[in-house]
Amino acid sequence: MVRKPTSKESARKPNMREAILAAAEELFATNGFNAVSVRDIAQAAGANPGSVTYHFKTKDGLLLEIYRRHCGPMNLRRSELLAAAKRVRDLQDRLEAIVRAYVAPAFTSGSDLAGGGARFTRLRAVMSAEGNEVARKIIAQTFDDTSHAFIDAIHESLPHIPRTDIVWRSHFLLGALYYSLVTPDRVSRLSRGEADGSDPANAIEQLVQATVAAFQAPALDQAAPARRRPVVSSKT
Amino acid sequence: MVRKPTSKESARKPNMREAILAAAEELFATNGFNAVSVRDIAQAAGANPGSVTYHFKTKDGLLLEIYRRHCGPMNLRRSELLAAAKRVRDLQDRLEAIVRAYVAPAFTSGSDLAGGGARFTRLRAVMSAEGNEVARKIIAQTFDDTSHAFIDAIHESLPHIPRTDIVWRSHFLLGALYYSLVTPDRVSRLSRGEADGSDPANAIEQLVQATVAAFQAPALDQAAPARRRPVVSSKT
DNA sequence: TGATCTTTTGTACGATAGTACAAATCACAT
DNA sequence: ATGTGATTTGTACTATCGTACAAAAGATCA
Repeated sequence: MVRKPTSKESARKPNMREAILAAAEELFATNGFNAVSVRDIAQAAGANPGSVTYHFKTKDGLLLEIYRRHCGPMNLRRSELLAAAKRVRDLQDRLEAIVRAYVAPAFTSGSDLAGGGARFTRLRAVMSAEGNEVARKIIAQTFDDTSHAFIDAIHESLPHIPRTDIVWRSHFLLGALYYSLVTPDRVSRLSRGEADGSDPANAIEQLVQATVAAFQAPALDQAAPARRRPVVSSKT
Repeated sequence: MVRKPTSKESARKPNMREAILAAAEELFATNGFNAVSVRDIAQAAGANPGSVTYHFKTKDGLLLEIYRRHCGPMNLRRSELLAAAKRVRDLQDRLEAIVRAYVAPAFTSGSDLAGGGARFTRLRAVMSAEGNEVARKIIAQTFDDTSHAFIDAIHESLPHIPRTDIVWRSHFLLGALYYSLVTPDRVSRLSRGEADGSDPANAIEQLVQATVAAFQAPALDQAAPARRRPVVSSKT
């Protein structure tokens, strides 16, 4: 006989609610929100369509619960890693540590709730591209604090760079991170098989290396372009 | 009186086919493929749903035509800009010119067919995030050649960096570029209004500056992945 | 066991999706 | 002006969507 769960938590299958959440997360992350039907999710989870309604009321509610489930642990983990990174003495090393603290959790595999995980990160990438309203709201509420914390930390290790530039560059970092998770095969294809875009460790190292250099780039001189412009112009 | 079109090309409205294409491009780029219905497109174009079927047969066919219409002129323009950039003598300046040639056309406004335009670039970003099959096929066919040309050119101006690293970094560039077009408001928000994420010129300069530095970062040492401390020799 | 609550199932409903197609309308050559 | 081919309209068909809801099934405890 199997172990009995507590009186308040029992179901016919081990945990149908979890199965539905996992299936939905996977399907949303790979196909987007609108391309996936409630029936698709139910089938992938081995459940009945009505069961989804029972647990999450609406399709939006299901997406909302996916976010709720991840955001807390993920931001906590990121804060811990950021705090540790900020304790690094050398400014140079500290910057790399901060960037790594930002990047690494996004690539953790499987159902790692604390790290956020590649699947959930990819989900966020897709939702942001689709302009999903549910996602947009919860993102602005939940992630901006953490983003500001990272931006501030990076700014402290690069005091001579204007905050505006730091914001832009961390924006680029997130875009690069998202894109790496969305189309990893493109890297493999363009490198003619020499690089594996699906290897997280590889992606992390490449991303950290490139991003640290980007942050360290000279400040953009808003007033006057210091270096002479290249001959190429985009307009006629 | 207005100019008469040739006998084979006439319609009640100036050019309904074009209006439908433009409306579809706009709607797809902002909401994704699946969230937009043929009726939405028809309404936005001031046309009848049946008219969409008449001109493009299916919804997929409409998307395909949007791509077909842009790809040719866009790749041509990019090739020209790349050729011009490659003529820059100084390696440092050449790298920046190449990156600019890659970035600038993606931000051109309005219905600029040759440049590709921000709208079409954003469309590609969203389609890639959604994993759209029609887009995936045509992208691999049409864009990889140009991508390789740019990668090769960058590689030539940075001979000491392995090609693999160049591929990764140009992948990050595209991700950053896409993301900047998808959620420009995030930059404004995070910079507390100090930066305008929607200003193309601003985005281009920031992206070029950051990306050039990223390309110039030291090569990733494959043998010893965990380097103790980062080296800052990327810039002079 | 039987009462009670939770969960799952099965099904149905209205809305909307993509698409097909005949009729209406237009531009233009004759 | 009229016939002809291209285009637009209006509408209808079928499939599938999200969701609701009653009944069935399981779990829990007196």
